[in-house]
Amino acid sequence: MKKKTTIHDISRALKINSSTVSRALNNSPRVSQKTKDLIQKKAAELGYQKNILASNLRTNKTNTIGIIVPRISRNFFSSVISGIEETAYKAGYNVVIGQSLESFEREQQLVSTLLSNRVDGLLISVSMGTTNYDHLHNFKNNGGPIVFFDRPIVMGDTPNIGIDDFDASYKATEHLIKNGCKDIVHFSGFQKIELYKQRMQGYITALKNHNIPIREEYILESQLSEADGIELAKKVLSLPKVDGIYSSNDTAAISAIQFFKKEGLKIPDDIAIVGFNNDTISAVIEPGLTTVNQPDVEMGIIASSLLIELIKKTIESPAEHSKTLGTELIIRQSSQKRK
Amino acid sequence: MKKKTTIHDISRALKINSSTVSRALNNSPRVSQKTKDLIQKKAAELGYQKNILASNLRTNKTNTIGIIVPRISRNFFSSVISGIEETAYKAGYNVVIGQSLESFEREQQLVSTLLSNRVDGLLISVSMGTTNYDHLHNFKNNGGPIVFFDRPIVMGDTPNIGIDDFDASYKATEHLIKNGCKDIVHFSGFQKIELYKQRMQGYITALKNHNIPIREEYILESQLSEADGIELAKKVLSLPKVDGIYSSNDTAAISAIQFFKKEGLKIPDDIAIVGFNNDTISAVIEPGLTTVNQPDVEMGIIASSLLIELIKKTIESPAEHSKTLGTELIIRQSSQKRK
DNA sequence: CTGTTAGCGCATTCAG
DNA sequence: CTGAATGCGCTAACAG
Repeated sequence: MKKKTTIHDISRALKINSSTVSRALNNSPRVSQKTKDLIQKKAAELGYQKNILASNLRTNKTNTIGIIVPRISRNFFSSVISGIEETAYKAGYNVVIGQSLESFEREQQLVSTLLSNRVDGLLISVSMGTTNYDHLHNFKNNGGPIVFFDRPIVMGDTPNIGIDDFDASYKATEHLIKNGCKDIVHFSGFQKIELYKQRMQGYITALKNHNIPIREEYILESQLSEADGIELAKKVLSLPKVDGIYSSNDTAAISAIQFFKKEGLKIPDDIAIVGFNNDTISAVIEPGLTTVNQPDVEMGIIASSLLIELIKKTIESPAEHSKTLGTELIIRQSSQKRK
Repeated sequence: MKKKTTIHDISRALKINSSTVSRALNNSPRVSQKTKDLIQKKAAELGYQKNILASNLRTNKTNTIGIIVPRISRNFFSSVISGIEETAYKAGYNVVIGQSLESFEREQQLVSTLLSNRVDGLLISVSMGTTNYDHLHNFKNNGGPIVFFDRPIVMGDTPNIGIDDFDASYKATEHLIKNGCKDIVHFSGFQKIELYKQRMQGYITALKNHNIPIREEYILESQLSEADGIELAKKVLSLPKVDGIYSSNDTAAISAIQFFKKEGLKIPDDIAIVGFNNDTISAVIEPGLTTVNQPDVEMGIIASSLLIELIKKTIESPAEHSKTLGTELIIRQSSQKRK
């Protein structure tokens, strides 16, 4: 590992002061083109590479934005990340990714190290285990701006980028009803999470508006684990009659469907699932399944653009910049009316 | 964003020299416990947080290791990453992840920014598009140690952590033969990649050893894309007789299976697939499928431990530390003999 | 065991 | 437009 060339090496070789060299290499307008050319040529010749560590220390910025997601292997999140990366790279930012694995401790840990590493801003979809937001307040106070995505959080004027879960859920449930379903199970998630509350409400409201009674046994709450999915599947089988499932809980739903298959059981003819607008779903599901398509890459792009604007302070009131993205129902194959 | 407290603030408050403060906070053995306690108490009181940027500049280390994978959404890689993260965190290292998306340019870019950001070492599974290793040589010369994983590369004494692809492939093919298959298709990958060459050889050798003729039409090479998988599926259907498929190309295989299903076609009764020891496979595959289980999390742990040892220079000859991990066939459900 | 001194490499004052 | 001087916050020599 040979010694790196610094601006002083260039400075010495050219007998130009190092500050001018620094300015030239940062393309400052206050250096003549002539000397700029000279310096850039010499820099290339000596194989100069800026020491970002020093630069960061000096400016107290890192040109890096932090991303925290529950789990990168979830297709939705890796798509969002792609969107974020594209936008960030174009704007000259690097990106560092952390996964909370739905653990609060781990999320706190991650936020703390991102803070220590002076990322300029944070994009986060909070973990299910998160019970308070002290770590995020701390980041905002000592670090930089935050933008929430996918899982909306109310925290002062911090912006949220997400979908209208109530609306998507309502549409999904209504789709089943319009196809003749009456006994519709809802796979739900942890009710402390706003997103699942909203989805639940969408389901309930759709039933109400169509004069279908709401039955508690048909609302199955579970965590995002595979084991949970199997439990759900068993519960479904124990119910008197089920002609549709509306799931707002991807992981559990996949697992449940697998269980149905493995047992050689017939899966209800029409299922709507929120969130599977990706490869995984088409692998898992039967033809005839309907899904709610939520914009993933787009969500990343929007969240990331917004964060960068906030970092650069080119916008004023962040709260106004929360955004709700549209969703649409995707019918994988023509689903015929029942009954 | 209020001003951060530095070691000098503590120094002043306690009338202890700042270098002693620094030592105390780094838990140096050369400071008495008494003053350590004093300093730590004060630090907590003032809400001190070390400025890692400054520390990094001074030590010219970042306690961070870089990971480059083709794509984080591929289940195999996200599992490897989990393994890496666990090990790294335990050893006090942070981790930054980049995805090359199988693009050479992008990989070069990533290596370059990781180098600029002075990561202490690099774990990489090279992209399929990678045509030379100049960027990696450069990293080794100016950055730090490298450990390859999953996709073996011959580059001086740089260690490789992977599986024995030939052996795994041989076992998989032989498994089909022993179950009565004679007309076995091989889904292969880009033959410039050592891994796919090895797997191809395993397939060929198994056939030879069992006196089954090798037919070129039964060897189907493709890239790792979904469209490719559909092509493969069509080719399979055009062959006179197929009673088994051995795939060493996950992505294409999933896609092909989906195509078979969608068309309502029967999937050959027994299929062996390399690499699907994860959630995805059980979602996609039919009961009766056999897979080669390759250790993913374990691979991450081993690669990461090795890299950290190399960074700390606690081992001498890296070349000797390449490692080949064992694989095993997993039969998802008892597959009955055919014919 | 603790203090003194001196930078790491860069970017930003302030002069001129 | 360019130069001189200063320090970001920390750690590593080298003393004592």
